[in-house]
Amino acid sequence: MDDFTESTNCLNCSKSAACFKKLIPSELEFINQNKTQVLYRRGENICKQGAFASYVLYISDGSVKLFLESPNNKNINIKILRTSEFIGLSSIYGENIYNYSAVALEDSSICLIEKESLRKLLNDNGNFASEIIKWYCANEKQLFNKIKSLGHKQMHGRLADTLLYLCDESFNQKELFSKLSRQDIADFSCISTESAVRLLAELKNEGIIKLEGKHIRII
Amino acid sequence: MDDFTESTNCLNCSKSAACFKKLIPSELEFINQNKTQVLYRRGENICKQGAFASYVLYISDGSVKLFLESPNNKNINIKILRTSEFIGLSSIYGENIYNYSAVALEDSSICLIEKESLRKLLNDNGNFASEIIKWYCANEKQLFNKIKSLGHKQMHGRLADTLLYLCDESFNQKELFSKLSRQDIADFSCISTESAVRLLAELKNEGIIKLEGKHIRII
DNA sequence: ATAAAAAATTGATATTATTCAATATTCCGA
DNA sequence: TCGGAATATTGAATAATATCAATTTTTTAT
Repeated sequence: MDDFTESTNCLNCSKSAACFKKLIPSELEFINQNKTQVLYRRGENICKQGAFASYVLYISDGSVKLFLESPNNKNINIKILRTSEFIGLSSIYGENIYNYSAVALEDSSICLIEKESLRKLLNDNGNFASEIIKWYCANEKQLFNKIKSLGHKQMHGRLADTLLYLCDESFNQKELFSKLSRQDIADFSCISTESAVRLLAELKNEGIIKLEGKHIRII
Repeated sequence: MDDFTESTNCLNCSKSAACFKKLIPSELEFINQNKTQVLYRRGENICKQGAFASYVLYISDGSVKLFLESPNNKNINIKILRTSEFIGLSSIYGENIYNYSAVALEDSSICLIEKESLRKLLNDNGNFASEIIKWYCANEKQLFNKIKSLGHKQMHGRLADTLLYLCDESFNQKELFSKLSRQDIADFSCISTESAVRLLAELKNEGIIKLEGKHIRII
């Protein structure tokens, strides 16, 4: 996150998602009246799996790691979210509880939006709702990919999937990897940290990847 | 499926999902004009992962197994769908391709609905769109549960999750199990068929389940 | 800058789960 | 109802992966 002087007014927000473009000015003003903006520091919990989901969260600026927690103290990393993405959207209509946890990977500015207000807009504005449905379509596809990766690949394949995801050019990779531990990479792949380390060493020896500090480059 | 004489007119369909209740008569008539109804026999493929998704499918009457296919000939069973549920909803806005395959577990009557028509209704009618979003909220939760099961449980836990899912009282269990093979149960749990058989025998010996023909009862 | 804490690495071992092979059982069509 | 095909079952061998323990490296707080 670069700039904390960014306006907190939705009407002239430069970081707004596609769906907000479908709102008319009065609706944007309505959202503006029913949200607050909060700064989370790096490492802080933005939402906690199982906690009451009082708001839908929106990343106004920053980056966030989204993950599932399990009783036995292991996490499954789901994805990295960045500016203009929602967190906890499904609490709008689902159970009043977050399905996952999220922590800030860097200092991040998060908008807390009243669920009730979003519901009203969804009911009033089909174009807005359609954009949210588009988001769900993409989201579902990603979750199926995760299930495929976990369900029928073994360690090597799962780690490869993780690396392909993290090395996507849409990320600022250097910066991203500097914020991720081996444990994080293991948690994306659902393998033990030791296995992740071993496999990375193996891939490096085979000349498939290059380890430059924390940064991993695929060759 | 019991009755093939059921009307194929959406306006007086007794098997309609919650979302259709939000449509006004002219919109229902619009859907009615833009759908066709097809009968699939038991075991037939209703949609195929990777194929062009020309329509959104709706189970007017019947039951369906939804699963992911992998190159190495193994499937991951995702869920059982029944009357009044959608198949391939995410093709509305996602890629023009089905993300999964589905086969009929019994003779089933399926409505093929034009995607373009659904899109129009979503844009015009926020209440309708909101119902679809509700569906997505529940759907996401289920997929996260699947990921948790695969990601941090081992064989025993995964099979237990499968049995708990299949033994849910909302299913007609006797009938459901009669249509599922050991392989299906293994594919729900993402374990080998042999492991599934062994674990079931183990659970039976421990008095945790009862095997009555194909039917499995949890004690 | 330094010590303590956290994270990463490596090897050895134990556990978990798959695969292969052989046999038994069930299902289904002629 | 019979015979073949598919499905289910069981055991043994093998492969995959996690865990544990020890060590090194990096990070962090003072």
